[in-house]
Amino acid sequence: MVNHGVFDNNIILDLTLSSSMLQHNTTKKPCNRPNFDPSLTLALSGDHGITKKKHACDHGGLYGQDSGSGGGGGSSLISVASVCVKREREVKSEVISTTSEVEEEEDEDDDNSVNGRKKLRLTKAQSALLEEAFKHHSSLNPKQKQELARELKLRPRQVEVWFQNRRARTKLKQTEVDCEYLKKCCETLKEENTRLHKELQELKALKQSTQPPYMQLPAATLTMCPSCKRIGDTTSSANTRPFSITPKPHFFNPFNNPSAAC
DNA sequence: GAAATCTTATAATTTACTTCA
DNA sequence: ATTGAAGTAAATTATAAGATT
Repeated sequence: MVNHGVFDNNIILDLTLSSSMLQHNTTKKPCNRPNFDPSLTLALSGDHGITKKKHACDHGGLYGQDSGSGGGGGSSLISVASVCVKREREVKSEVISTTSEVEEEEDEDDDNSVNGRKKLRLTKAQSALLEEAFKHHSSLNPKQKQELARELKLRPRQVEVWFQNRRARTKLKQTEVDCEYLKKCCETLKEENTRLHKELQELKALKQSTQPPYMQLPAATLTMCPSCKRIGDTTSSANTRPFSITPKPHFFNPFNNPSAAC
């Protein structure tokens, strides 16, 4: 969603994982804990209010040819030779090549449609290298992509997809962390609320028991100045009132109050 | 221990969107 | 202002592999 300026040909990306994560979330919600504002939505879904249309492929589907064009022009790049994957799977289920075979035979960037949707598993070494690269750059510019693909003996598209998925996983993980954090905050608030209710009840009871009977009027109608001890009632003018017990609206905010915040 | 089934992780695809030339 | 290419995020699908029965 956010163009990081990463793919400007003249700019070499050098973002750390954390900073890039923060950056790609800036338009949605902050991830850094100190500025975390729980009043913001978690945006678990529907950030764009997208109602997805799933009619492009009802049974296996039409797969866009891997042209390295990204998703944008998908419909125009649909391969004529595309086939339904499930059927394809049945037909060629016996032709299962190993990862290394796949690596070797898939040097080009295209012609994936003939293979259907075969899923390769990356080797540990490949995954490790990709993870290492991701630590340095959560997005790649075309040059980096090519370089990495060459190094891993993968197609650039595969490297690109890996990074897309990796970013998605990172974000999901962060969302889970945030969710847990909010749950804890909610629990803390509940406890605090219960405690305050209890305290209020006790204070009310104490007040009732310590006041002489003639003073035992509804609390909301009484005002008392703590210094002169004069009692008035709320029906009198506010200006002449020495003191009012009407509480100021105060909302406990655990995110500003470290003692109760989680 | 082998087969069937379930679950999980993740590669790959699709769609909708933004940015920029 | 419009258009198309290129890029991304999000949602989803499909599959490999491990866990369980």
